[in-house]
Amino acid sequence: MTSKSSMIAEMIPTGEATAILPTGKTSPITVIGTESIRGTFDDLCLQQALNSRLAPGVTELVLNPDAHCGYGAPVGCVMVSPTHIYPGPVGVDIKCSMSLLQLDLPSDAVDDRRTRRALIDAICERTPTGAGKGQRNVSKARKVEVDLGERVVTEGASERVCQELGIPPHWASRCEDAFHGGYRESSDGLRDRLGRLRGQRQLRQFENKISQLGSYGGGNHFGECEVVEIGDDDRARSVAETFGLIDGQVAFLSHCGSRGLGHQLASGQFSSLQAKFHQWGIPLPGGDRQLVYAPLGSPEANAYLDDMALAANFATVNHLLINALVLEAFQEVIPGTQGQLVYFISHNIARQEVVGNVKSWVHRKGATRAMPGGHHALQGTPFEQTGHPILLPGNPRDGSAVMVADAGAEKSCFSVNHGAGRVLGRKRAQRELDQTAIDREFDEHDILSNCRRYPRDEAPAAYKDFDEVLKSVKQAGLASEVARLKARFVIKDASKADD
DNA sequence: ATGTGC
Repeated sequence: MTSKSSMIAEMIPTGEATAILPTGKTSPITVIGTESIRGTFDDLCLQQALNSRLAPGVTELVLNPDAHCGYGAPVGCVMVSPTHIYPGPVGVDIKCSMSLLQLDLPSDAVDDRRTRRALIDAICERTPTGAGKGQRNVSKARKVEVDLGERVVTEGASERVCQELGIPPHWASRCEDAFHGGYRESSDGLRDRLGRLRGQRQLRQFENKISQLGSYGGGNHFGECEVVEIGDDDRARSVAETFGLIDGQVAFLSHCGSRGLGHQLASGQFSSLQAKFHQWGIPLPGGDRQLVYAPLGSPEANAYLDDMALAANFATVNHLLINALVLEAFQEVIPGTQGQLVYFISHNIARQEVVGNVKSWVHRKGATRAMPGGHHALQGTPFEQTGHPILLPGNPRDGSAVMVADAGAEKSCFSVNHGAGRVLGRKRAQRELDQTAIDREFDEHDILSNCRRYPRDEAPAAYKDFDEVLKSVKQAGLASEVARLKARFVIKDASKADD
């Protein structure tokens, strides 16, 4: 163990800093952050970074500028292992992701507040918010029965699944991974796993979980209507064209994950692995039971990867269905509206990638994949020349960002942050932030919301300075900004705010 | 994050 101050002292001010661990010079942590951002990492967050770096089989650890305390590993880190899989550094919301839908509407189409109110109502009718909330008012064609639900979680965004749910099948080509997190060719193994889970009653109320397809959930999940502002340089304009972004037009940004299903599968994996560690008497990394792991090739690792894939498939189809429903809502309010998916990309997933020359599992926990043009893994995708879109939520007041990776991203294992990152804990934000000031700020920026009062623990002031976070990424040479997204209205779970 | 928590 080392103190926060000695660890910080080793960091290089430009961002690509290295912290030396007590084990010696061979175990660096890569820290991305300007000086002021590095001041936002508290002791527990740094301790979690140390524990994760020192855990068995871990070869790389990157701490991102949006990092804060997480489950075993910090939210906002990348952890690499060629030999072990770690459920904690994937997180409890498996394949929590961002998606962006570009609409063919000029920004003035959403200037009128009544139009925006109508859009909020039409979207909320189709995509409920809140824990436990599932679909409502769904047309019979979109009602997801159990047999279709089984195909959703075992096939992901297959052509057949997309067709049956009214999702344009070509949107699958705009997904970081359209199925399984890309780790298993066939769905048969997943069908076996699903059957076993349900047979052993380890996956309860599957019908209920499946009914949550097309819903946002709560917490920091949201849907947000945006106006696209493409950066004022040639590269931004050219990359934006490949991404399908249109300057001055309306877009819709969504943040959600695998809902109750992912939560249930992740929790089940934590408890079964913790029981095995206890039974076998294996030491926990850093003494933290949230850092349980399984060696690759073991039955435990395979079971985890199967469950991760089931949840990942749910999250993928959930996002695509939400985007289809949002487009339908726009078409109801503004007939003739067309929309194209820009991209769907996760920030809570483990993927198999080559790091250095070693095939490894890259755990991104609150971190976004960032592969630049020319990266071998992008061959055959629409983004092999430019690099893929990176979707980063900021906050409604300051906007969100679309970025593209640069060559420097290799030093962060081809990853960037996943947003602004919390600076105030939820309870502290609830206690300290002023509701009237928050609501006034939204009024001043003419941002509408479905919430009568915006949740205080989700207010912009509860998060780090987004510009400083982006500056950290740019200064370290990881990625460049392509566009800013400026909020016009926000859809969030209001149940905790209406007190 | 969550069939929501001090």
